[in-house]
This record gives sequence, structure tokens and C-alpha cells, in this order.
Amino acid sequence: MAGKQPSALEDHAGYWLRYVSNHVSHAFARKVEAQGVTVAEWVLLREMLSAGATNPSQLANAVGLTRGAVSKLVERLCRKQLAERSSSEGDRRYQTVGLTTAGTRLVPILAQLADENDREFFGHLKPEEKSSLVCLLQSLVHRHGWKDLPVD
Amino acid sequence: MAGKQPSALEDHAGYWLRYVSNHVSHAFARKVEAQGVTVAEWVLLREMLSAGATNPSQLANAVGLTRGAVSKLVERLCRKQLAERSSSEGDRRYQTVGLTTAGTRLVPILAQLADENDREFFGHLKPEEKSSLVCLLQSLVHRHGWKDLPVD
DNA sequence: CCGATATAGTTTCCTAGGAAACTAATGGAG
DNA sequence: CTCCATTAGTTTCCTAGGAAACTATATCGG
Repeated sequence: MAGKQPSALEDHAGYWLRYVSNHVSHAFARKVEAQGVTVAEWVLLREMLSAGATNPSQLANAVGLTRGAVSKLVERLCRKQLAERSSSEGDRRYQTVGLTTAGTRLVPILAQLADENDREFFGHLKPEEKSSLVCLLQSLVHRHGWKDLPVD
Repeated sequence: MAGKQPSALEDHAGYWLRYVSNHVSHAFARKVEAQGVTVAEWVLLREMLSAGATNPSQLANAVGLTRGAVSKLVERLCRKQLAERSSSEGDRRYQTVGLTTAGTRLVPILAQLADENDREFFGHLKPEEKSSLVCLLQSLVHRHGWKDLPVD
């Protein structure tokens, strides 16, 4: 008798993961929206602060977006005066993108919003609960050899 | 001296959550794609199996999508012969949508793919690790009073 | 009974990002 | 040197879903 019901949505850890992740991300999106940027833009801006001036391709690689997506994203950031492109003088196929002064000033503000968001949702956890959650997630990343940083 | 660096992406639990969630969901998306459906369609199909014949609005409510999105989704499912609409005889504003025979047959297959996906990513965890993860996530859902089921 | 309001579902418009075609520039083989 | 392959970045096309306008129906107050 193969009389088992098909499993329900909530029977899967992946369901709960996505459920919570979507809510947390959405809440963060609304926070950064107040600063006029999207989550993807925040990711790129933060990456640019770490990396210094880089190429779009390296950014794409670092954040797990396609070059096409990064191209559009960089364009948006430039229009918002948060980043600027400059053509490198050597190989003329390459560009260099870097933060503007305004961009550099904005990153810490966004970082604080990220901190707040994390506190809002995970702040009530005991330190060891939170760190075991993060460790578990990191171990999954490591175990499956994921290297990129998928924004979506 | 406010000499602290702005926090990095990886400093946030939300980052790891989204990172893992995106990968797990994406892997699942590729699995169900082989059956010709999307994740959102799976969610709706599974919901329709549980709920029996319902209205689009109730579905929208149950899965946390807008009515507009559900309208399009139902249309797609009908075109794929997995669901069918019928106008209820009472209030003519209401429709009833239900699974077709093909839809009913597909759900268990998709459920199995969901099971496999969960095993692939969480199967290596000790039972108590997995259940503490799920419990933690569920407690977040409860704590923040989230009621909907956001697909995206 | 009639007009105002509310509700179910649809449609239109918009944004985001992926895939893949395309452009420009480089480098390498002959 | 020339032609071809490769690489960086852009653009076009496509899909998905949200917001809000829109249509049709129903209900309620007078």
C-alpha cells in the first residue's frame, strides 16, 4: 500500500528557510529603500568598498550576478552618483568602477541598517543560538562548495 | 574615535540565510523545471491539493501572492492542463479552481522532488540538528507574526 | 428599485535580473 | 600582418511578480 500523502510544503526545511529569508530580506529592502537604494545595490556598494576600484566582471563574479545585471546595476549607481566608471588606460576593454564620495559615505549608513535588520530578527536569540545557526548555514555553503553570492 | 569599519555582508545572519535559501530554492527550481513547472506553480498545486477546489483569492491569501499574480499563475496552470476553472453557480464573481487529473497525478511527483531536494541539502544533518534548525525558523515566523507564505 | 460601495478576478504598467546576441578590443597562430 | 578566438562590457529579449487601474457582479442604504 503506497498510501502516503504527498509531503506538504511545510515538511521541508527549505520551505522554512525561504519563508524566513524572504521576510528578512523584504524587511531589509524596505529599510534601504528609504535611502534610495535596492538590496542588490547595497551588495554592490559594500563589495566596492571592500574591493576598492575594480572591474564590473570581478564584481559580477564576487556577488554572483551576471555581467549583464552588473552592467545595469553599475549604470544605476552611476546615475545616482554613488559610483563612477573610468576607463583604465591599459587594456581598453576594461573599466574601473569605484565609489564616489557620496557612495563611500552611504555605505556605513546602509551597513547600520543591515545591522538593525539583523538585530530586529535575530537579536532575541541567545548568542550561542545565533552563532550555531550561522555556523550551520556556513557549513552548508562549504559542504556544497558554493562560491558565489547569489543576490537572487 | 568612531573608527569602526562598516559591517560586512557576511556579518549578518540574514546574509547567510538568503545565501543558503537562494541556492536551495534554485536547485529545487531546476528539479521541478524538468517536470515543466515552476516553484510558484508547485506551491499553488500543492495548496490546491490540500484545499480542494477553492477560489483564486483564497489561494492568493494562502500562498502570499497578490491576486494578480495568482490570476496569471492559474492561467498558466490551466494552459498546462494541471488545473481548471469553473464558475460557481451562486455568486458569479467567484470562480472555483481545482486540480485536473493530470494535476493531481503530478503533485506527488513534485512532492518527491521536494523531498529529494531537502535530503540533498539537509539530509546529512543529525535529526536533532535539522529539527532545531526548523524549530528556530518556525519560532522566528511565530515571533514576528508572519502569516503569509511569500513565494518571493 | 436605484445608486453607492465593496468584492473577485483581470489587465496594464513597471521593475528586476537571466540568457544570449552583439560590439569593441586584445592576443595569438600561421 | 592577418585572421580567428577570446574577453569585457552592453543590449535585447524574455519571464516573473507587484501595484494599481479596470470590469463585472453583488449587496446595502435609502
